[in-house]
Amino acid sequence: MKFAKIPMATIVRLSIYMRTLQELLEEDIEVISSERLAKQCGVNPAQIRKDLAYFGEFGVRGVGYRVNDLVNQIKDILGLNRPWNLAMVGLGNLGSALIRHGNFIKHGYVFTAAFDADPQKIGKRLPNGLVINHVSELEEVVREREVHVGIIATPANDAQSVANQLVLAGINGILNFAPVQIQVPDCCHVENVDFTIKLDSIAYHLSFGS
Amino acid sequence: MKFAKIPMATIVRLSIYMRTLQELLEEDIEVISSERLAKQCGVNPAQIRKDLAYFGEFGVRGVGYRVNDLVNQIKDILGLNRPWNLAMVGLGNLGSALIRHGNFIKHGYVFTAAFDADPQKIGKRLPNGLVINHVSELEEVVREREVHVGIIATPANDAQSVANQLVLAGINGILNFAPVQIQVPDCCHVENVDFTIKLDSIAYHLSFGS
DNA sequence: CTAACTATGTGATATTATTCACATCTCAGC
DNA sequence: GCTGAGATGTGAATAATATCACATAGTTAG
Repeated sequence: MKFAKIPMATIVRLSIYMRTLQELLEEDIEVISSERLAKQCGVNPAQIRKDLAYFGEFGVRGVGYRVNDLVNQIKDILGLNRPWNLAMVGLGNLGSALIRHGNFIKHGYVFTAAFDADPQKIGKRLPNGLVINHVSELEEVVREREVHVGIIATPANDAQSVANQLVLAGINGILNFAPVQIQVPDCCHVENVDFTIKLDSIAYHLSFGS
Repeated sequence: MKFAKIPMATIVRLSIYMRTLQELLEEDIEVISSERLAKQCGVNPAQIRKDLAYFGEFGVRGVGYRVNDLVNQIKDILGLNRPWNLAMVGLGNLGSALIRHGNFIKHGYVFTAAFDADPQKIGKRLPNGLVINHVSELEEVVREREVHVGIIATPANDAQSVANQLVLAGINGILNFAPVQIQVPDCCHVENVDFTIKLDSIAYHLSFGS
């Protein structure tokens, strides 16, 4: 499936295209041109064609792209035509909200484990039926339930230690909500979600035009 | 403060440098070289120096950067040496968790308004003392309380309509947590936080190495 | 005061990413 | 079946970004 060295930015855009295409599908739009799709995604039409060209030819010249087909093809490209199991670590405000949040399920991600360090929370049942485990059981439970991706929603101070444990448990993908740069071996891929950094960008733009 | 055309990526990195520097400060480290800082932030040392060079000379040759000074200088660069008022729109799981989340306050952001469409929630008082207003009052309240940045944490379907109202109320910065591409006039700067897109990237990496 | 050392700031270079522009292919209508 | 309109796929051109490499300047020790 993967031929050359693919820009990371391309992968991110493919996700965005997919989201937009899924919306179009709900509006019963069957075919779309790169031009119209580009407009909706806020990118250049050639960009879309280039991004897709890394992986093959998915369009029909003179016509455009069949929305339904393209969604499935992007899913293949990204490896989304299979289930991915998630573990949430840290069930404070943010972790609890995320685990309740419908978007993960909507896109085929399933929580199969949840951890916290607070003894008060251990054994409690979450709305989705999951029981909270103590973080000391992380390695065992992660292996047992075949978790693929760990989500860190702990305070900043605990993030690195949790990351270490996840790596030890054989996890190769981490989504990190803690506002620190965590260090992991090369085999593990980390994506950071830090909304205060995004706010800083906004502050900069508001302060100095753009 | 701003001289040439600054890459967006530079602005994002400046935020990251600042976060790391603030940690160093708590460890009583007073001076740091671009090399050591780069390692902690996971970037190239020359990158740091170039990023800073856009805005002036902040280091001491042969020595490095004074951590405390650099934090303040980056704050100046980003426009963070002043308060920024936020409005949360949408107080479901995510919105409620975010408004409780300590990181905004820690970095000088203050919620001065909160909105929801659910009549049941109107008038309720949040832990930080804010009373929830109905979204129909958005324009009025936003102007009254001098909100600078709107945060959208509504379902995807409502996001565009909320964005329109925020723009109408004179807002120029939006942090969008809804998983849709919202369309706004050029005067308004939007940053998106979509964690399922990040998960997609992780899925891709896990599927096809990298 | 001088010399050795160290880390910045920056021009030159290399790399990567985006956009353009057009040849190529498909479909619809006659 | 042929023709014209329309949209893809892609090599070439451009733009943006990151890295290298070194001259420069500050610091410290003798």
